[in-house]
Amino acid sequence: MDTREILQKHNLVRTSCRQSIIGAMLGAGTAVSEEEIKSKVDGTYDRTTFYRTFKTLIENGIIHKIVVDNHLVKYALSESGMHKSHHVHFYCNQCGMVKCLDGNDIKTPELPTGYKEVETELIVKGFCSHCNLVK
Amino acid sequence: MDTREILQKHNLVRTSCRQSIIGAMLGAGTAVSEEEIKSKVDGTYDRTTFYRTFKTLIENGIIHKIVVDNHLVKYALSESGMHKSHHVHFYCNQCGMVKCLDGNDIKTPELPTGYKEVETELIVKGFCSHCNLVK
DNA sequence: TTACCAAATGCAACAATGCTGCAAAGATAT
DNA sequence: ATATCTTTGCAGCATTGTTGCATTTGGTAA
Repeated sequence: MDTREILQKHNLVRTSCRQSIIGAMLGAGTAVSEEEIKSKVDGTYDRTTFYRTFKTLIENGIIHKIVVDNHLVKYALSESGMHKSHHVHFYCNQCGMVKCLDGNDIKTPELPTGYKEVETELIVKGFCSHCNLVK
Repeated sequence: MDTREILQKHNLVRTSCRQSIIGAMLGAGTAVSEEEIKSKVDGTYDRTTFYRTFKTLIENGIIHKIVVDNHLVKYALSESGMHKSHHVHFYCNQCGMVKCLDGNDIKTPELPTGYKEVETELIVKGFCSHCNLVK
């Protein structure tokens, strides 16, 4: 599935900014930061445009945002279609890499009486295979 | 355990700002935001002082910070002593309440080969008992 | 192809969270 | 009471994110 198809499927105007951003994320295997996307993109876009583009892509379920420790923000392509209720990510304490994990086999805690769970976000922090060796 | 004891135990200078903040948190049953603490505190303190005080209290394991959706920041008293590797919180989508939950019975996902887990943060979003009825 | 309209972009301004350096004020030990 | 070390307030700055408005661009209909 390429950039054009993705935008078409969601009835989004095929602008150069959107194409560049999705293109940059298709190439990356892990979640990427705004800076990393900027460096992968040819043209130069306004900061506002970036944020609005991210917002649009998130609202359409094309990408999702991952925030680690309140100030590290990364974006990753969402798996097509299905709405997931468990969002699971790994963060490497050493190199800062963020990776989406499968959330099917996690178990969430008992909630107090009357509480209702809608969705969950789990961040596992630790060391990735590379940093685990180098450490 | 009162404010004075808590600060003494950690060899922290007993300043009015620290006492006020801890006092405000001892009173609250849930996690509180900077604004909520400000409104509970008599004196008026500089924003920087607040942040530095939070930082000090966090470093000493007295409180911890919870961030929901990148921009809602709340603080809660930590249970005394023990270092926990699973941090679990509940966030109410309707009233914004944040509550610490017990993380003993959660299960974290399988990690890719070579990865090592150090700690995890889980946020369960949904509706608290009150909002679940009103909804 | 051209003209048009809705959508997207760039710019300026602003808000919230957070940090740092430095001088003034406060706490603690003697 | 004084000396010393810590904390506080202030000013300034950085990052992430938002909004309003004028301009440009993309898609479409003539």
